[in-house]
Amino acid sequence: MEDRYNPHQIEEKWQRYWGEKGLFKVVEDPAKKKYYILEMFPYPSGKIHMGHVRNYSIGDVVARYKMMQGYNVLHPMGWDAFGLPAENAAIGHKVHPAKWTYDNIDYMKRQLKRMGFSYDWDREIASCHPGYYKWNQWFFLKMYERGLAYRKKSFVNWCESCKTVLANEQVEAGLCWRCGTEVRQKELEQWFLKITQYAEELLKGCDELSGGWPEKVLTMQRNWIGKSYGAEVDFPVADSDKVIRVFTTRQDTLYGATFMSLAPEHPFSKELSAGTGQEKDVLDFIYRVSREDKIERSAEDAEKKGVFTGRYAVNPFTNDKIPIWVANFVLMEYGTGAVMAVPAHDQRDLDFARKYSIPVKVVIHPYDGTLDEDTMTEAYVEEGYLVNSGQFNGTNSIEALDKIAEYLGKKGIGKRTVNYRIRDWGVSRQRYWGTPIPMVYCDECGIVPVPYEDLPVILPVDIEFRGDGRSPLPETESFLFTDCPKCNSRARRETDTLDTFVCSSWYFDRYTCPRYDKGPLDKEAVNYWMPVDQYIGGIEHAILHLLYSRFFTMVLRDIGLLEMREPYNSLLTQGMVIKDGAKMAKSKGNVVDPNDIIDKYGADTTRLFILFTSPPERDLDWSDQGVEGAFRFINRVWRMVMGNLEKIREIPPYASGETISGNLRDLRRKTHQTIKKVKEDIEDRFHFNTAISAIMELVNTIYQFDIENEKEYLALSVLREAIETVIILLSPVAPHICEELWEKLGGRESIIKVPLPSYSEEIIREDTILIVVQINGKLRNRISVGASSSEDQIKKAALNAPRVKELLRDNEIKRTVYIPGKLLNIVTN
RNA sequence: GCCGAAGUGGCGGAACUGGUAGACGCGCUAGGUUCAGGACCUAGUGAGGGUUCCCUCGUAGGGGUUCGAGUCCCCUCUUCGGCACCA
Repeated sequence: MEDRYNPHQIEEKWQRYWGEKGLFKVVEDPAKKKYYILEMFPYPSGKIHMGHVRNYSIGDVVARYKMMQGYNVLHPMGWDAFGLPAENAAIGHKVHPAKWTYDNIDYMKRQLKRMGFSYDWDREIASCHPGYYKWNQWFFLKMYERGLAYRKKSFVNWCESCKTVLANEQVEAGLCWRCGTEVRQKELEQWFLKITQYAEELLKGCDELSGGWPEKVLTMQRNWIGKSYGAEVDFPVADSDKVIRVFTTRQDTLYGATFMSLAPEHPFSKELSAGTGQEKDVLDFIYRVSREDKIERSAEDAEKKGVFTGRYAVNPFTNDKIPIWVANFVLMEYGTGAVMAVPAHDQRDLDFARKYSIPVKVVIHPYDGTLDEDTMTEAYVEEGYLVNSGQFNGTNSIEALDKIAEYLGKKGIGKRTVNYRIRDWGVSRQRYWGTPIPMVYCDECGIVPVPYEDLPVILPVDIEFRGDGRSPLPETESFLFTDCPKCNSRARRETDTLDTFVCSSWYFDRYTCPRYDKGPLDKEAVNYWMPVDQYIGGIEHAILHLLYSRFFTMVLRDIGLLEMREPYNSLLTQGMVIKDGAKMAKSKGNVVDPNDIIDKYGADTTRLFILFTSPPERDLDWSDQGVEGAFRFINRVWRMVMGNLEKIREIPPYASGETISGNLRDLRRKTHQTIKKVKEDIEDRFHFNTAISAIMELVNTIYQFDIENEKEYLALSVLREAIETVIILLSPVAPHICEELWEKLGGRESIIKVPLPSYSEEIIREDTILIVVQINGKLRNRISVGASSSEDQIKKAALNAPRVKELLRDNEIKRTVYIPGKLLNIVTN
């Protein structure tokens, strides 16, 4: 018999067993309660890192725990397989992105299997497979039909040298990350998905998710959606029939608008200045601003700059002529791209007014103190009452918001409105390794969608790669040219590909029916499994992925494919893996390779360490000594079983009936306390660290259990119950060693099939309880009393204790506070 | 600047609704075992005083509520995260 713990032999054995038995394969079973546990699928970058190991270890414990509770558990895994690094590999190492990606998938899959994760690999998906991305295209067409996918011009980061669009993250200090060329803003035609149409529902949904999702994430999403209440107001342009519409949240300050600011991109900026003598200055200004990238332009200390257009608008309330300026800080994308400027009550406007000597007019008066419009340097933004505001003088500024909004409507010069910060989702990418956008451009018919029956538009694989990072698609004639689906004349395909966030917006749905080919989703399967009961992943996706996938879910529901409104019932965002005070990163040289840890200690130790060291939502500080400690504990469990194996192999666990007392009863109590603690820690809080420490305590207690004097059957059965409990409770965390020990104890089938033990409050109850005695809130004594003692009995016992007597002596007892079963506080002053 | 989270031994972290602060683990110390080392087993381990036992202090700092505060309230400091000209 193998006496020493040999993790590699054991782990290989059980991984093979699980695979051969197909233990983690699931099918829909309406008779069973379903549980869908999902971890964010990885990008196949080459190797699994510790962040993955942590994410998937957490998920695996939950999955196995739920399986042992008898749920029908869906626990899938797949690959977020499109993306830029694959293209860089093609350029750098002359490997085709497809080969690079699939090789990485093979390798990483082997790594995940070595960790012993309980995935149903039959449901594996890779988003770069035509069988998957075909449905990205299908959804795109559906959205196009519904007006949810549309094309418009927009400004993007453009690198002239690489001739490509860059994502914001790829612009470093205003320079292209790859070649160092200065990035500039370029206006390009791009495809957008109309997420703004769902802004209100996405926002409302945040309230429903509250409780299941971390508040932090919901707050970030709410801020991102950025709903604000205000009004639209029309300002006529003087000596013209043009009207400038502004959005404001401060219609109460309308009388104080002394100028107007337009975004440089606003069409009126050029138009109004034409022929005014200011034209050249305005054009120069617009050009200069356009050369700055977004990051630079929105930097914290960016100077507020502007130029006068030479024209005036009319304040509809005062009929004053106010100058129209173009200002660099006004954003075309927000509101209407035009702002009424109230310098007395907005800091930006005040800075701007002072710089260009524009008048300041106070219209909100503080309830205490005064403002001097000639000298003030800080805008007054608090509540006050209205002055210089005609019929509204004296009105409280908060009340005025409503009254003025109403008045605007009545006068027909504006209306109450809400505005959202969120913009439509730009999904065009000038890249090769992505989902081709299924659109065709025909000189005769214009933009024509590819018919559904022609999907998928296959991404050509036999292709020549350029060295400069540009997508090869526009130069691949076999792909580029096609026949117009409408008129059959020669047409060009769209050569942009879809943002990879499209893939991750519905992959969880596809896991429920990964090979279904009659449509994107098998309604029966998807509505059996969805929504995801527990989603686990990094906080870095708090906004983009988690918002996009909520949006997709709503659209798919409206198409009729889904029944639920939200994809993830409950979300756990796990912390980062830290070493030496910094996130593990190649550049910091503090990376720990999971392979090395598994080689040295095995998967069970790796999992145990990661789960024991911190609660999941916190950052995890890597410690080599901590791993040693985890390994030591695993060995301790091994020896605990092996050392007692001879004695207890043929003994069944204690089944109540015979009365037990003394250390037998103590051990049994500890066993049941542990079951309760582990159950609560895992089910209520996902605090695996405290659950594991409770199991450690039980192991310590078993080691102290003096078996030499307890040779009789009863003692051994109690010991057997305790040892079985350790193995069963530990098995979701360290499944391999627990399977092995379970088998040695005589288990006939996988421990995953063994139901979790239940506890009895009766057994947990202590015979005697420890009461803390305080005098005036200070701990002075501890007394041990029978568990059924009354308050009076306890009080008497406490007052009779010599120590308490001595301390109290002549002091008068004013009152006592008794917390049942815990504490007695004697108050004397 | 705004919003949010956090701050507990030498270290990672416990303490769930206010009720024994420091569970569990790491590290360290001592004893046992061993030819020795390692491993293992047992015990101790917040600080200071007193050395069966007990006292004082102690959860970033200061105030408050309470019989009682790591936990609740107010102020300050530090760290981390998010947003950052959003009209």
